[in-house]
Amino acid sequence: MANKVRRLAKERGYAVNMQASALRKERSGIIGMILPIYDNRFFSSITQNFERLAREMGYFPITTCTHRDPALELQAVRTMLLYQAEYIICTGSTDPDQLYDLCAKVGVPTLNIDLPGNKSVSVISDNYSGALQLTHKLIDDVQGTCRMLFIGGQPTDHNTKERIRGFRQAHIERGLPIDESQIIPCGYEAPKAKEAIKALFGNGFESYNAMFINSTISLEGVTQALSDAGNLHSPDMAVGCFDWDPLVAVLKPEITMVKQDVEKMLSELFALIRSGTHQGARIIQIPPILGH
Amino acid sequence: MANKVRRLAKERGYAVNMQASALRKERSGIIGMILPIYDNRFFSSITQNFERLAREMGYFPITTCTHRDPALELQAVRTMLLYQAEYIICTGSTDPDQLYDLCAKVGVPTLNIDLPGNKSVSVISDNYSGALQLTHKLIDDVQGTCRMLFIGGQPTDHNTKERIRGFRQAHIERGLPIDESQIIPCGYEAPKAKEAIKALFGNGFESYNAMFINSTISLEGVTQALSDAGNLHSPDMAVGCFDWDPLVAVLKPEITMVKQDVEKMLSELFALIRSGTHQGARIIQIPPILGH
DNA sequence: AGGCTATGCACAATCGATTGCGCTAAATTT
DNA sequence: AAATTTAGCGCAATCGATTGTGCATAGCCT
Repeated sequence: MANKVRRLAKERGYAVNMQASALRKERSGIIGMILPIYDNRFFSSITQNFERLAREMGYFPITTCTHRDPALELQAVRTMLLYQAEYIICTGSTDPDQLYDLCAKVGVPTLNIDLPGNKSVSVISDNYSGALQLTHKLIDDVQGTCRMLFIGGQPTDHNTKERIRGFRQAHIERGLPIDESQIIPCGYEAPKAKEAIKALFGNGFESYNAMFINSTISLEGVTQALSDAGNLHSPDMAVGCFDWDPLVAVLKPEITMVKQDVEKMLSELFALIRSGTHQGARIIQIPPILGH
Repeated sequence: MANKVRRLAKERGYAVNMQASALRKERSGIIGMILPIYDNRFFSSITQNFERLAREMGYFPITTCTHRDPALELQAVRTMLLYQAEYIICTGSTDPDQLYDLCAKVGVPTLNIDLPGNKSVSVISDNYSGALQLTHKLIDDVQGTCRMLFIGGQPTDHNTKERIRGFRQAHIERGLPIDESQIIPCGYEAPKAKEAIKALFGNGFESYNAMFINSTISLEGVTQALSDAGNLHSPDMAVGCFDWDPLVAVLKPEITMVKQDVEKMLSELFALIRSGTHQGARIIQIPPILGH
């Protein structure tokens, strides 16, 4: 009888009103994610995988970009909670612990991805090992003694700190000296990287023969600076980027890229949700892939 | 008194339950958008602008990617309707009219962007003029007589047809002959463009000195094919791309790109919503920008 | 002061789906 | 055949916010 009604309803195009259903069941079926921006291959790939996996679990995925702005992040999460989101995923968040507090108050679990927090589980890349490998690769690529610049990234964020640690460690392992002026975590945005490089022209830039660029966004700025200066091609410069973009990979194969394993990061995240083992702060590291 | 209660509620962290509010008000505040993929600068930029403008209007934006699959598009729109979305924006949809029908049944307006439909208002690029300009530019760039390949895109979709029309018209205006083998709308995906180019090797490819590539996704495939063949650099080949990517712009400035004016497209779309003049099928064309 | 309007506010009804109670009829047991 | 269990199903209550009705009090006018 119930099935008969269901069948007829379907035939005649009736469907449940999810607002009413959610209200009564106290389950919205919504899973929310915030992320810094969409307009970047790493984050857009995260979004795409998030949607796919959420839908496979029967959830309704909702994403919002918050431009690395702590106030916007809070605002966005608050709005998702108004819609009774059942989980909140914080991607590359500037302050995951604050978001945890907000959600914990109403009993909604948070999970971090890309940048870790101290209060809930975090799935991130193994930035240290990735940076260690990339730095070794660049040292190998250079003729003679390597002098490498590290550019881009937020000096306060965990990922950048870990990558700098890997960068340093590779230098130590190869017996290369390092001085502080080599490391310029000027922020992620392209204009900042551009300015930082321009400031080095005639001021030490010429002494470098390798660059460790902390993201494709920063790569954009660096390339603009070089292009403006006219010396777009310095074929003797070994260039590496801790990030991946398929167009860069095919157009500039000489740039070594580190591809974060987005698929594995997200399947790990959803495994935690599925198994209900997302409680308790800890960090799960996924090795990135040193690309061609 | 009412304000006193509101203030106290805010202070003590109470907030409305949007499910209940939506149920009673019969207004969810949700505006939904579907799009083919996130993982592309054009679409991710659309998403980002959509979110910004929706939020400015006080709506809660929801986006979902549907991989150019008509069944998935229907499914996604149906789900958004369950959540009582008030508007549905169809981006680059394979069958916008079918989606219109679905939404019209429950009184929800649809608006198209990127690819037009016949049943509701569509905001798209002026593909014909853009292609005309790009083709002229490439003919100018070539030494001697131009023989140009058109590659990528869906032969059935409006944008590709219009771009081919512009491509043809430019040839006519310059007195250049054209034959059908020059035009290969093999689909958007990179592997398809790659295969199409590979099939031309030793089979006519060598006679071309210009390429009109229909998207950055196809550009990826074309570049892979050239790279696999070892002749990555043919500096005498004039290359244009009807699409824009900032990394390509800085890394390969010799590639002429057409940047669709995403900001204007979306502000136009939201102007239609705001003014309530979104009824009635018509096409609004926004000129793209011929970049460096 | 009596009659009038204006204001404030409590209360019940409503949105649509879901839940569980309780009644009736059917099925099973002794 | 009577007693008991089981199944089927109608019905009222509920989720939380919002709406409009209606009553009571305050303020105003002659």
